[in-house]
Amino acid sequence: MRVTKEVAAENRRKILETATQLFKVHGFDNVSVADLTKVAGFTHGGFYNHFGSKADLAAETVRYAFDKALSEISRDNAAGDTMPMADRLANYLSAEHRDNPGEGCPTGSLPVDVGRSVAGAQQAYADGLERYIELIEDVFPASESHSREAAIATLSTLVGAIILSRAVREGNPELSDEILRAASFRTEPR
Amino acid sequence: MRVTKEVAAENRRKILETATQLFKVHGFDNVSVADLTKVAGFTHGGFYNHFGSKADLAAETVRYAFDKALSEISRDNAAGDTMPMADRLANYLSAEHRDNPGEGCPTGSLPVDVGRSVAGAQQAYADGLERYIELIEDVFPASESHSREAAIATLSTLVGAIILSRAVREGNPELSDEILRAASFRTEPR
DNA sequence: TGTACATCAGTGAACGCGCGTTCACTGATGTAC
DNA sequence: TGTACATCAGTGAACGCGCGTTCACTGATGTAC
Repeated sequence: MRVTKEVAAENRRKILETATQLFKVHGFDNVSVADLTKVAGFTHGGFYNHFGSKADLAAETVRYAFDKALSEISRDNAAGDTMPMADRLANYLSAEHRDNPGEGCPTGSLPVDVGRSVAGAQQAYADGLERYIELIEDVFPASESHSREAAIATLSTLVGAIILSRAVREGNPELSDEILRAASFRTEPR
Repeated sequence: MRVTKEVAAENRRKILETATQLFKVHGFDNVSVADLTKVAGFTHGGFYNHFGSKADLAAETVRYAFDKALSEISRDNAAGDTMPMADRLANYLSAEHRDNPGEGCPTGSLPVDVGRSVAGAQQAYADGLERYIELIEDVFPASESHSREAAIATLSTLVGAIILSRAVREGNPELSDEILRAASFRTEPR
């Protein structure tokens, strides 16, 4: 049965929101359209009223995930309680972030899936990453001479550390914690 | 038709070798048993004479991939023409390595797939990563005070950079190169 | 060393299953008058 | 504002397809005598 335009738009948003979480945890390939729509609260048939294909959804989800993550940071900043860069890094490299990729940053949970996906998803990821770099660059200590280069290097360390810590979490929990600590030390603003 | 034990062992190795390459490029989920055995030169039915399941193969492949990569480095070292650490890092962060994950290091191409795979694969990855850390630690400048921590941080930067550079390669080629350069600068032995 | 038979690596058809996607249908919404 | 009809978001059965895995079969290898 037909629903109002507002409800339809909200339902579409629900699918994107659900996809954002599930894709970050399980990857594109391990989440089916049926899974996704069920968790979002619908049946799978209606999915194609909102998205042309699963691949289209993947691309839109990457864009949505970055927009969401970046707007949360902007909102925090605007609220006046600007979190110091050091705290943001500590958050990124926390056990809590490692253990909850679904709630976390897309930078570390989507890049490999994106690399194997459609051009739209790759473009969305590249655009999102660029915005992250600019954000880190802005808040980086002004003393840093090559701030963009430093921002990129820091982001690489963050992403590598969170991915490695997740990969060895079950096989070697001590090493997993050690990775987060080593990266925290390395990325401390100097 | 039956083949000699030697040929059978060699065929098994061929499957592992093929899996190593294909899994690093496409991920576990995007390579089917039929693909794999075909590329290796067989039909899919015989696969189960060598491996209990595709998941078992994934675990064994991770171990095989690390053994291969690490033994190549040891061989180079033993041959006397020990490559300086700086050159190894430059190799890792080269456009060539970025563009050929199938021939490259498992550290950067398998961690996300491993994290979503079976315990055996996760254990194999954790063990392999530990060996990499020890290797980097050994060749790191002795002046470095916390050499293990430094090795882990360096490895995180390397893995993050190669993954990010691959993710944005099509969407933003300039950024992809920039990431490799920034990480090279950051990981230069000090 | 030669013979007879058991073993088993490799083949290719077949299996059940879950996937992405399609489609006829429903009924409330949106719109034209 | 009220009525008649077209639209279309959501439903759930059905589709073709490729997947991992199984199995009866083949015939060369390995082994017992």
